[in-house]
Amino acid sequence: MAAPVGIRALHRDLAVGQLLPDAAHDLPQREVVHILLRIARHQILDVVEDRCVACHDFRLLSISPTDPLRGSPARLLPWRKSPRRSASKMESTPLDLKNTVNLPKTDFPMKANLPSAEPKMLEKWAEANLYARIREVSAGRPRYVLHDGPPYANGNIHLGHAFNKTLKDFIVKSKTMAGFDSPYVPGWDCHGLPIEIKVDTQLGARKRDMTPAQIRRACREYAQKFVDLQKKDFIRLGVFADWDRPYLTMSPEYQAVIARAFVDFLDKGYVYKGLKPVNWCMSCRTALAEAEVEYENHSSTSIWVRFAMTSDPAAVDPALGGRTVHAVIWTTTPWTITANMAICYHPKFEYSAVDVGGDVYLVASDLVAATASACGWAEPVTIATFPGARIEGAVFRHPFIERDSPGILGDHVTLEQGTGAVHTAPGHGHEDYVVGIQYGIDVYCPVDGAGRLYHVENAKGRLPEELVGKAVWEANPLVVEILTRQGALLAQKTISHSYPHCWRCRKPTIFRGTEQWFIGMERNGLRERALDAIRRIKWMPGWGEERIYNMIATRPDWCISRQRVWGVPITVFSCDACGEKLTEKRVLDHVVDQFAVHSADIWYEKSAAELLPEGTVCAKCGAAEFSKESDILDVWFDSGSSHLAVLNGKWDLTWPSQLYLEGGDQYRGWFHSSLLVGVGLKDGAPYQECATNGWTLDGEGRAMSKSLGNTIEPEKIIKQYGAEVLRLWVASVEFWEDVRLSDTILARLSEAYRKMRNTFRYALGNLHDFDPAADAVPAAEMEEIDQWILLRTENLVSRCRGFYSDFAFHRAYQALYNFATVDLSSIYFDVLKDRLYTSAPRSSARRSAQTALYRITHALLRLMAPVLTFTTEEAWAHLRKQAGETDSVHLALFPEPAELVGGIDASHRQRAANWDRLIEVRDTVLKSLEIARREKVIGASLEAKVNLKAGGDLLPLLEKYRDQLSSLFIVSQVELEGCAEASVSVHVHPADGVKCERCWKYRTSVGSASSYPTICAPCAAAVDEIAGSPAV
RNA sequence: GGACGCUUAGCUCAGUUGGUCAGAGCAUCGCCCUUAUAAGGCGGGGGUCGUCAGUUCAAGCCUGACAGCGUCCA
Repeated sequence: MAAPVGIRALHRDLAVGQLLPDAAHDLPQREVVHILLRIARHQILDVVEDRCVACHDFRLLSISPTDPLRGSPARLLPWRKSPRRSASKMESTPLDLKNTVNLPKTDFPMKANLPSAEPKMLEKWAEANLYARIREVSAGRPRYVLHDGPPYANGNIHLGHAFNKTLKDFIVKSKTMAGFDSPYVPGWDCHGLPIEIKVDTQLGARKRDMTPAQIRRACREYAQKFVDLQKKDFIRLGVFADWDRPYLTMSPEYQAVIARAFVDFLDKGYVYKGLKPVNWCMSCRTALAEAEVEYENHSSTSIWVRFAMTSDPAAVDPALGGRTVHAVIWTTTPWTITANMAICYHPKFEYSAVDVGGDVYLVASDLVAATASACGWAEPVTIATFPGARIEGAVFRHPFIERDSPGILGDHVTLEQGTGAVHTAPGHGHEDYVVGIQYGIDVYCPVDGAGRLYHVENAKGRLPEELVGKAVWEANPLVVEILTRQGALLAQKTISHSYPHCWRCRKPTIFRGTEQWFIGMERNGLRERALDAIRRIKWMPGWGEERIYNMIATRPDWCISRQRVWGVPITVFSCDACGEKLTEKRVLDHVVDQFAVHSADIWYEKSAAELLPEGTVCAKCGAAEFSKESDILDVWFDSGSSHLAVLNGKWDLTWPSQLYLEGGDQYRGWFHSSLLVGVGLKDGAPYQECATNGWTLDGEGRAMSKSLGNTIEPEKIIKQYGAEVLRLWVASVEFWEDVRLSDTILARLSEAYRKMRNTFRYALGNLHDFDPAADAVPAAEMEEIDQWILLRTENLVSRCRGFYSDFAFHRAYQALYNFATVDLSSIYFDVLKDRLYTSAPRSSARRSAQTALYRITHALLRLMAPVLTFTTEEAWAHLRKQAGETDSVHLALFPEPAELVGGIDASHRQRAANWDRLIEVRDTVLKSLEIARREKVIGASLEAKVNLKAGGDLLPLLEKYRDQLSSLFIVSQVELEGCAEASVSVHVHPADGVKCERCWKYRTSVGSASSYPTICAPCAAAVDEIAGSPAV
């Protein structure tokens, strides 16, 4: 025989493609099986069960790598039985006796096989129309509406989607089971640039010959395809929803709601058309939303330019009287010099006037050195210093355009780079625009949609002809050249910096003043009212309130127009004769009504005359010819209107909703736009509570991203572990924080799943012969430990109901999991085995245990149903129902704490408290047993006789329960002695008597019943009882 | 650069208003069992609560700074 090999050592030594070491043959079979499975789990192997060809008694297991390159199958050869201590030398009756032990029996399989079992369950639910049945049984209960934020109908679902949708499912299911009517209507966001771009590239050259209506049709098909795809994935997660009737922002009814919302905003006076610098992509020829801009590194020519002061320098500082003074600005976009309208200084910074070879330059004192170095000033001499505020009102001359550029003040000026004097072009920068408005400076923008410079009518000063028609990038070197020629260029340097790019074409964008439609934040007090509404919403987590408050408080007016095709048109006409906008609500409503029937495509298919009511004339000039506006609405306006489109009678929903739940990125997105639309049109927020889920990170805490390649696809998790394990992950984390997911975490959760499943299996297996209607024992007559566990369960139920109500799913998960592992598996189930297995089947002792098991299982399954949606349903089917009970756990309500403890009164509660102390003693005993085990006094705990020496108030307690201690400790005998100290000490000895072949306890009574020589007296009695009554 | 967050054992989480608060489960290591059996049980080790500095008789818990990570924005 080979040298003994530790099991762990064997595990370490065993590699795939290698025969098991000989030593393994001396190990108990189960251990080897266990090792193989662990290897299999870690190395992704197929495990094949087989019969041993030699002896048939033992299984021959083979494992083979899923990936054939990793080696040939390992084979486990037959091994011989390891010798064991046995009470009986007789071999005549083991099988007969075994039949008298009430072992668990159930069809609920140990192995879940989730990836293949779940789809079958989904089919069953679909056939049974479960969602509709839930609606039926919930009808009339208090409403709880979670309004679904529409994911964008583009691409496959990623982990973030799965996370969010699963959380929503937890909420809807738990609210439903808590007694609410909680319908859930899913939706999709279908319009917008990303889809239009995808379709653009798919269409390629063909697009040029297509009408907007045709392009829109292609976009619609594209969006629909992804709606269907994503829907399938969401359903696969086990999410219950009205999947047959989702809301789509591109449906005609919804499009009409969007357009009507715009008309309402217009009618209420929120909307204006204004010139404003917006992010502009010259290649796509469109304005871009903030979200459509990505910052990437870009190489730019930065220049230092001087502007001669034409006003009296002495007004700034007497020391400058009579000198030639210049402002010095620094910019990374030379072409914007063409639109320079002012030079901005910080009012509080100190500025220096430095003399450089006779010329005087005004530069922030802290930046003199850097500027001197950049401009090659050898020995700048400071002749005066003064605060920036002194420069306000000074006048400078544009270096090559006949235009003055005043000195102005602004807090946005920084000392990080440049000169402390900011070149200000209100047509090409947001801050420039804001400060320009304060000084009444024109939003001058000599750049067209394609990014080419042109002469603007009535502009002050004329662009140099050589620049006209040039794209801004072409203009850059020309401007540098002109500045050089004028002697205004002090220095230039190429720098690499973060610069906005179009998310579609990846090309650098510019800020460009353009005509756009806006919703004014100050109109009708929109901003103030929105801020007020925020204070009345419950935010989860609480800091969300501060976050969105700051955003709303500081956000600029909402630019709602986009120069694209795939979306809802801005339904405004303009008079061909006088240009007056036609904005009359009655007329526009007439147009919008047509959207509801024909979809907004009709805007592109029909002429203005066809769309307008007959006889429409311009209110200003009376002309009857009109043109349609060509812009469409921002997609955030679409999704922000979802509460108007969905929270209504069509879906039997009500406004406002109780809850919105989305990722934290939606503070600027959907939460934000929904709030503005709600406040603007319905004078209130469309949600009473707003919750956020965190971002999904990898195992190292890095954000999951395609570029990092650290994403985990939900599809892969489902295929490998099942959706249930993914759901368990969602339940296990604090969802409002950023959450991590890795293979390690999944493997651990899958273990946790197995533990819970086996808990159910144990209970179901031991209930196979129990009919709650006929066999239940009144709680008052139950064994005390059974009452104790029911009280523990009662506590669990009330805690978990609270956790669900607080959306603290992770606490529910932890509580349930700990309950399953500690209270049940480790304590109660372990102690119960002897009673369940060896008592006479119909004995009150056994029925008492079964009654408790039944109540616990019945409650646990319902309590876990929102999370373990598939498994609880599967187990529910194996649980015997009583009259009037539902066939689906999802139609049931959460257990009430009182259900568990019906029949248990205050005195029972008091006695149950004794068991908490007894279990503490048990812990002490178990430690002693472990020491004895190490010293080879015992192996199995039933081989032990425990001697307890106790004092204080513990002694009377132990004496009271003297008869039950051995079963609680799972030992064969317990001796009790008093002692002086108020503590307990434990001594472990080999048990008296011999091992009973039936119950495995060591008994001196073994053999006392002559007909059963190998079993103890209680077992003999039980066997007699079984023999005397028909088999169960 | 700004707004808002997060950081307690390898992992997921507990730690009420500062005073047995350094915990649970899993994982790990070791052992037992073979009547939940591709299960089950027991025990051991493991954290100066991100870092530093304050407030206090007393600080994971309060304050400030810093670091790392995250979302949004510039």
